[in-house]
Amino acid sequence: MFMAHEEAGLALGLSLGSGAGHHHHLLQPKEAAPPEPCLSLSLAGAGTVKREEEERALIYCSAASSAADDLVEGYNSSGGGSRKKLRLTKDQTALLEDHFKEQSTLSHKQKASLARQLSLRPRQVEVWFQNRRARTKLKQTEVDCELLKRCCETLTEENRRLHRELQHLRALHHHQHHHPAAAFFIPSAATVASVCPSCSGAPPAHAADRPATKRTFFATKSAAC
DNA sequence: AGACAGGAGTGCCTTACGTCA
DNA sequence: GCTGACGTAAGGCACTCCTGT
Repeated sequence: MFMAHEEAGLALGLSLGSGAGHHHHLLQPKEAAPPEPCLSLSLAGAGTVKREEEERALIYCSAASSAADDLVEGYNSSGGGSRKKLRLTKDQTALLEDHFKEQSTLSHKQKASLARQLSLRPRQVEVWFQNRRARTKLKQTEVDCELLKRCCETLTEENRRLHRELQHLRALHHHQHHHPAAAFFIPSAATVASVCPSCSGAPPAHAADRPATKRTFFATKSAAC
């Protein structure tokens, strides 16, 4: 990769802007992180659209981040050790929510644009979306859990009922064995269609696509009753 | 003081892409 | 030219910390 860039005579650009960069801020120790000087080493011309967007985002960050930081007052850059927690305004949150409703992930372009509108750093928009996705998923998991619990209760009750019915049938069979003239037992509608429709089918196809990792386990599990 | 909400940091995984043998 | 192994970058997610309410 590096060699390709060198061969093509591409410039090694030092751009300011962690906002659009990855979140591995190895150059920023925890204590020093707050001001986010947007320092990232960027290889210009990686040759993809995404890269171009990244570049634009970096350019935006380099040009406006300091002003944005001032506006946002997210952190005290004086290096006092303790960082100030950013509180998004209602308007900022509303706009973010609006975008999240439409799309839970952002392209670089969208991220940069949204950051500009909100006077935030792209990184902050990115983090907000990450947290939003995580917390939405958590809520959904709780809902699914509740659903599964109820499904389990229903099935347990159904199981009990079927056991009773089985006992009844056995008794009847025993009775018929000794009294052949007895009428045939006609199963009730409930007996015929007593299987939970969600449980009767095969597991979802995607479940077998790959081994259930820690991450996919819950998603796979909650997909079916 | 403790619970909670939510912004942010970090490590790992996956994917895409380029290079090389 | 094709292919598989390998390296790197980037994005997402899970987990966690920490601060303000």
